[in-house]
Amino acid sequence: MTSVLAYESAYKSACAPTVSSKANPLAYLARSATTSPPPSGAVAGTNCSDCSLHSICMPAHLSATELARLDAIVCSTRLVRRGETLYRAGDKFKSIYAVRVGCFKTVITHRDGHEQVTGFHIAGEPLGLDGVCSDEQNCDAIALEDSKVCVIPFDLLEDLCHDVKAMQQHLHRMMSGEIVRESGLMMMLGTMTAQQRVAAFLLNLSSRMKTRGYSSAEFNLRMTREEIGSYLGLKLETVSRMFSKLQQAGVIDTNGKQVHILDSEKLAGV
Amino acid sequence: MTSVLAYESAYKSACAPTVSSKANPLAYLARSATTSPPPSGAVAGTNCSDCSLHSICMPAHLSATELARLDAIVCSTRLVRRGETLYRAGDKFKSIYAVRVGCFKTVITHRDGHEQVTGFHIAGEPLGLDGVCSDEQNCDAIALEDSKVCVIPFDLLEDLCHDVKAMQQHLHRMMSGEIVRESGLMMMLGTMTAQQRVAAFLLNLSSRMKTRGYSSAEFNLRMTREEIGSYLGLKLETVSRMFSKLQQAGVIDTNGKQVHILDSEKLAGV
DNA sequence: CGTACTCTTGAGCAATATCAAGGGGAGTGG
DNA sequence: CCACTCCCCTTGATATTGCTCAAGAGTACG
Repeated sequence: MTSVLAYESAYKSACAPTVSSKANPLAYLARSATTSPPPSGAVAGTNCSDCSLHSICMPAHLSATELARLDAIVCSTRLVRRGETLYRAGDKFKSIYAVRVGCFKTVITHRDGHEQVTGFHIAGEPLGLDGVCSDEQNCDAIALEDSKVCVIPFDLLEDLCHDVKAMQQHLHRMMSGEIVRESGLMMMLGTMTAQQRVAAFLLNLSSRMKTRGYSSAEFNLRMTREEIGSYLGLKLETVSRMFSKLQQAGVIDTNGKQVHILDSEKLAGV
Repeated sequence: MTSVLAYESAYKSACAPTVSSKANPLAYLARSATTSPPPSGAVAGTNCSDCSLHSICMPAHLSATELARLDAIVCSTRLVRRGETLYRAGDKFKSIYAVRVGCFKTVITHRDGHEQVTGFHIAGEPLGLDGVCSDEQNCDAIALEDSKVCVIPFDLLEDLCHDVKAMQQHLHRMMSGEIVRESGLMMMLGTMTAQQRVAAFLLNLSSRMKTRGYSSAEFNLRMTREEIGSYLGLKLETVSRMFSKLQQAGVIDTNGKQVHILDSEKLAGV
């Protein structure tokens, strides 16, 4: 049996250990994005320097000056309510995003109306990198719960990358990481059984939750069985059956969207 | 039925219209790569400025000075014989590559020895972009026929990107394009039937051949049925059956590795 | 000219999709 | 606060697709 850990290890996203709950809720009021450098001195709660999720937006060690420049670029945040879209396929590509609070799915819609989920993005993860190549977004990004993102105008980011080599390398790593993540998923879709896919999905989510400082054993799914199925190349009934099967085997404990991983070793060995 | 054209259109790789056959075969003798800028005045046949495949390595309009700098970076080519590896998973990541002549497959090998083909790369296409994120290669790149690649040291490329904005944007587009290409493949693996996958594979290859100036209707496959199957998430017998089925339907005409697309409309509508 | 690889085709089987029915929970309006 | 409705989830029965096992023919290369 193919170990699902191969897929697991393919996702090397850097995330912050904890999510700050002290962020000012009024900070939701997005400041308008501008293509000219905004005034420095960002509003408390929306700047990068004290953001708990900074490790996704910036390389490890930046000088105070460089940090201030990043703050100046990431000048707005945006609130997206559950079910609303952050962007749609075909939208002009201007910015990439970092999920600050909440959870998104990205969906490709075919001409025949058929939809496929291409990814789930939780707090601390990048969004929109696929738009760079064609000047327009390739998929819809839809919030699975009330969420907040940082808006990073891509042209300004490229300018910053020009001046700060560490930033340039970080961006390249983020993009390359996205390529590796997807090739891991391809492997999964190409070679794994339904049970292995569901197991790999849960383990992947588990490790991402852990990186954020949450329990890796117990969490709530924000997506439906249908969305999971679309992502994994399975029908919703099959996903449901696999959940039941893993539960009967004593590997996990599920109750609707609540998931408790009882034996991650066994889950990885499915 | 899902149209395979969605996958087709997802691949937006920029390729050159023709392949120069007048390149000096002796140019295969690779000059050693160096991390310090080599002397300018590159050997005829190995520099970028007169390479027919330049559109993959460089943005549309570069000044003579900028072109010279690119020539200076892409200082070596490498010959890889059929069956040999260009790089292996785990190798230290130093360079990206551009296929100049020939054809490669990229393969991920699992710990259990199971292999999966993650992509085929023909002349004019980039190779190795997935290594950026982790400082080491994530897959093996194996030549399917005697091939030649340009070696592009990534640190030098990043330096050039620093100075030439158009180059930076081009690199970002290449990487993002790789992300989009893979999400198209994911869609294929997740939603298409065996017949649709094979049809999409042929159409994709056809369009890439056309972009290179070859016939889009008739070409030789460099890969085996097993490699195609691995790439498409199918068994080799299934691939073979689908070829036969498409032939019976009068959509294609195959004889082993030789393929003739008789009705691309119908192929896309499968 | 032989050997090893590759491709084709058939028969039976296992995994997953499809069709169908019913239960449970969250949000909404009375 | 309760009842209603809509979604979402679960489970069963059946259909279909693609896989496995097997045999034999074609093809490339030393």
